[in-house]
Amino acid sequence: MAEPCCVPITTSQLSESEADTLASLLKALADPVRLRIVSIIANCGEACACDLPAVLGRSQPTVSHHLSLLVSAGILDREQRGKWAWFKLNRDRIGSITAALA
Amino acid sequence: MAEPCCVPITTSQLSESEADTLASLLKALADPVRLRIVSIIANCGEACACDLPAVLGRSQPTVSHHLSLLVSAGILDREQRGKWAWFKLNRDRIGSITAALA
DNA sequence: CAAACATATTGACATCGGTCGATATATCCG
DNA sequence: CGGATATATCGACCGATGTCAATATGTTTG
Repeated sequence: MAEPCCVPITTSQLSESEADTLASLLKALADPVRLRIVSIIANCGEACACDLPAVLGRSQPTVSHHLSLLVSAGILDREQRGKWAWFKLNRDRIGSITAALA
Repeated sequence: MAEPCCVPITTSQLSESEADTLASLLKALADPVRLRIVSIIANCGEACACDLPAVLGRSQPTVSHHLSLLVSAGILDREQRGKWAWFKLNRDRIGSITAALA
C-alpha cells in the first residue's frame, strides 16, 4: 500500500499547499521522455543509465537531467554499481499518485 | 470502469506517441490551480465559473484559461446554463490516468 | 434594441523547462 | 599514478506556460 504522501483530490478539497505538492509530483511524470524511462524500468525491473541515451534518442546530459529529476521526486531510486548508475522504480510513490487521484 | 485511453506504463513499454498522449493528460492535471479546480468540482459535483476566481485567488481570464484547458483535455465537461458556465468532472478520464499508472 | 453581466479571447510579460555542447567529477583498471 | 569510461554539472538557447489588463463575444432582461 502506498504511503499517503498526497491528499486525495476527491474526498476533501485540496489546500493550496496540498495542491502544490501533488502538482510537483505530477509534473515529474508529465513528460514523454520521463514516462518512457519509468515504463522501461517498470518492465525491466531496473535500468542502467548507460543504455538510456540510445534507447530514448536523447543526449547523455538530457537523460541524466531527467533521471535526477525523477530521483528527486522519489519516483526512482538510484544505486551506484562500480562506475554505472542503476535505477529502479519506487512503486509506492506511483501508488501514492494514483491514490491521490482515486 | 475507465476507458483505456492510455496504455499502462507498467505492463508494456510505452511508444513515443503513447508517451506523448499520456504526458499531455498528466500535464493538464499538473498545476496547483487546476488541481484545486478539479478537487472543488469533485467534491461539489459541479461548479459555476463565476465562483472560481474568488475561491482560487486568480483573475477571471486566468480561471477561464485553466477551465478551457481542462475541458480540452477531457477532464471536465462544460455546460452552459443561461449566461453561466457550469463544469462537472469526467471521472472516466481521471480513471484512465490512474489505470495507465497502475 | 440597449444595457448589464458572464465568459472567452487577445496581447504582453516573466518565468519555467527541455535540450545540447562543453566541461567537470568520479570510478575502474592497467 | 594515469588513461579510459560513466555520469553529473554548467551555460546557453528557445519554445512552452501561467498570469493579468484590456477587449471582444455571448446571453439575459428591461
